[in-house]
Amino acid sequence: MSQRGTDRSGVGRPYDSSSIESIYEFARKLTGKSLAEVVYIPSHFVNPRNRGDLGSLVEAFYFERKAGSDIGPDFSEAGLELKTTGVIRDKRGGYIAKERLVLTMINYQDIVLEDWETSSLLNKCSVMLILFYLFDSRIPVVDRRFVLNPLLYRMLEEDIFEIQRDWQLIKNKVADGKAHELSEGDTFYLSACRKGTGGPSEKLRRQPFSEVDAKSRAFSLKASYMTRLIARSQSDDETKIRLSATTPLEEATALRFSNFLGRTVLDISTDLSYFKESANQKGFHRSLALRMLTGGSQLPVELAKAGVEMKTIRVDSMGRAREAMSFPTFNYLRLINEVWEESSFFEKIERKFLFVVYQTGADGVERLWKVSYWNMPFQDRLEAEAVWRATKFCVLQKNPQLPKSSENPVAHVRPKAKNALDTLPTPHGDFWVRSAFWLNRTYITDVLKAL
DNA sequence: GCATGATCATGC
DNA sequence: GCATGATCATGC
Repeated sequence: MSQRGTDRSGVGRPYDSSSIESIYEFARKLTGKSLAEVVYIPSHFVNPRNRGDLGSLVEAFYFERKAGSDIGPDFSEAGLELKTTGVIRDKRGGYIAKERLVLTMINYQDIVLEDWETSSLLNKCSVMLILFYLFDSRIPVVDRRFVLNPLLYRMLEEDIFEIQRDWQLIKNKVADGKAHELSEGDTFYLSACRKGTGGPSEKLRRQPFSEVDAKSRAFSLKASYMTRLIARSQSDDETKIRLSATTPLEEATALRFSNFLGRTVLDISTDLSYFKESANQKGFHRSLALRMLTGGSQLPVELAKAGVEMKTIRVDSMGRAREAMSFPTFNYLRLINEVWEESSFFEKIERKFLFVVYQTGADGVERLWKVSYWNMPFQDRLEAEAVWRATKFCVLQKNPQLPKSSENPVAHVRPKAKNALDTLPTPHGDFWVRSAFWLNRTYITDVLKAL
């Protein structure tokens, strides 16, 4: 075990340094920002030539960690190595790796004695938190923006076969007394890249099985490999909220929102650089919630898989819902042929809901109030069923007086259309305005009170 | 003040 | 082009 990070002053840190999830969530707050925007960096740490090790600065000033030895991962308690690396834009506007990701120096004397499983490479880099900043040589490193969500990379889970082979090949070459012949082209994903002073002043290193000195090298993940990781993190992973398959979804969800609970909408909006563009941007609070949850605009893949119905609810200072909750419009012709348990309304209210609740306080300021999963109790589903049956009856009887919210504690039916001319056919040959099932405003209020 | 009617912005 | 989630608007 390495003994770095022995500073016990971490008690007041805004994250738990023994938890990968907590470190990840904290790192995520950097997304969209530069280091200097988030913490004060004394000017003598800012290299005038726009060079320097951004990773060390992030570790010291953002994570408030002292840099220690090079043995073992940066966050030894969590077994997590922190990396920062540059990305640039390709012709299509996507992101690609600017260069290889250097992992750790290759010690020619030691590697020949190591096994893969206990290697110094795995010890240090088996789990890495990689932060991607947009490279621009004109900008000081502390002002470069972290443009992507951090990536949690687990070496043992990804491409392990190739990477272990690559490691073995490098080891074998050293064991054959050919450290001086190492080349990046020897391997596929993991390579032995040049590291250290180049040119005439370079100090070469001894190797164990040859008298020929070799250039110093480090393990690295090739730039092409990094570009693939970036591409992947841009697609599916962008909307993932879990780092580990065994984290309960409730926990992962709560963790994502924990940064924002109790804060004002304006504050959150500023933090996420996402602003309401027009006064009647009806989806704003939902979009904001999705950004808090995933950073993007899509429902997290895990919640999508679970069929979770995310709903934003806005309440007044008394905790009363401002509006009823709508569901998709229904088709009159289809409704009369449905049975309740196969109806689209049933299918919706059977789901697990994720409520994201904003409250406007007595001071008139709106804040993220609470976030909670919920599903409709059985008794209430019976009420919803009654409304559905009454609706079906009305359609069959050609009675356009569809169930009102005053007639049932849980649900009602109401228009939901482009305008009054936006109609659908009924079995009697006439056309009624397109309508939907809604959960009553008062019902939503009661549900929230019981959460 | 609330229920009900009527949209509207958004994203696929 | 259209369904959907969300909100606006009106009238009792």
